[in-house]
Amino acid sequence: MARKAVSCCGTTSRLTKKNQSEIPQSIREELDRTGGLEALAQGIPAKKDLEAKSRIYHALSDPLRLSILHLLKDQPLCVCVINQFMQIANSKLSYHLTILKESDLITGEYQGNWIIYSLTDQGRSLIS
Amino acid sequence: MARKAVSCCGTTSRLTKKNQSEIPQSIREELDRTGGLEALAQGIPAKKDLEAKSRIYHALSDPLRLSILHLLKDQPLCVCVINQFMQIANSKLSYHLTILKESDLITGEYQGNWIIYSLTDQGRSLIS
DNA sequence: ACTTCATTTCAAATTTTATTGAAACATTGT
DNA sequence: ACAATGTTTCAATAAAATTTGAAATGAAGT
Repeated sequence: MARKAVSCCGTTSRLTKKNQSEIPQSIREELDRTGGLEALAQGIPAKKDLEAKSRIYHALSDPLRLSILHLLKDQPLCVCVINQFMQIANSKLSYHLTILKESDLITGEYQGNWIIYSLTDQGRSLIS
Repeated sequence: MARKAVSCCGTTSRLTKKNQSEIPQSIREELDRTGGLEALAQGIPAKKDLEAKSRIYHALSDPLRLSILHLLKDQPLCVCVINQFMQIANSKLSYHLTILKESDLITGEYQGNWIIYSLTDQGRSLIS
């Protein structure tokens, strides 16, 4: 059967390709009511903001890293103590600490021989 | 120079390996006050819970997926409309929709020829 | 300056996640 | 039953994140 209608008779031909809309009625009506596609687009944050947010979510998307955040909930800790819980290679722990640090969820500073990590305000606000 | 002290004289020899504690004083004191390592461990949620949470964060850890959630904020939408914003291959969009669906952030059901996606309660609660 | 200890950095190997295009599937109308 | 449209699934590839062990770094004491 013809996929492309023969252009022929009236402007309202029921055989024209776009006779069947690409958007379901219910959706289109709702969109018209709320301001159309343009209004919808307004609701999406800027790319930059989305990227920033997704970076933070990525930092939170690992059980190991979530554990670390929970450990730091009540007091700062040195890497050595954190590692007593994690039981993983130093370099591995360090890798995850770096990710949390770069996402500004924790901060660490030397205190004598040790580096003491603690939650940032942002980090604290994000562990429910 | 000798790394392992010759076991020799008094019990309080300042040369024994463990003379210098592995945990900094300040940390140890704080820990003692709050209940030690054991109490700390209590604060970490069960592995299962951490994994569940990290799965959700992973779903949120992508700008494309965050955009989709924002698009659905005000009304359900068919894939076709979502795609008008995303401008990506259908299969790519579908992949990300699947991830959001499996994380229970959105839900979709056929309505005529189209699949209409909408936010779940959880999905809604997570887009700030 | 040298040693020791705690921690990080690096490069390579491994694993996971994302992208792509083609083929398959679901729904509706003919 | 068949064709059309919207969407998903699949297998292959590409890209990104993670793990590993060795080597490097920083701080403090000798």
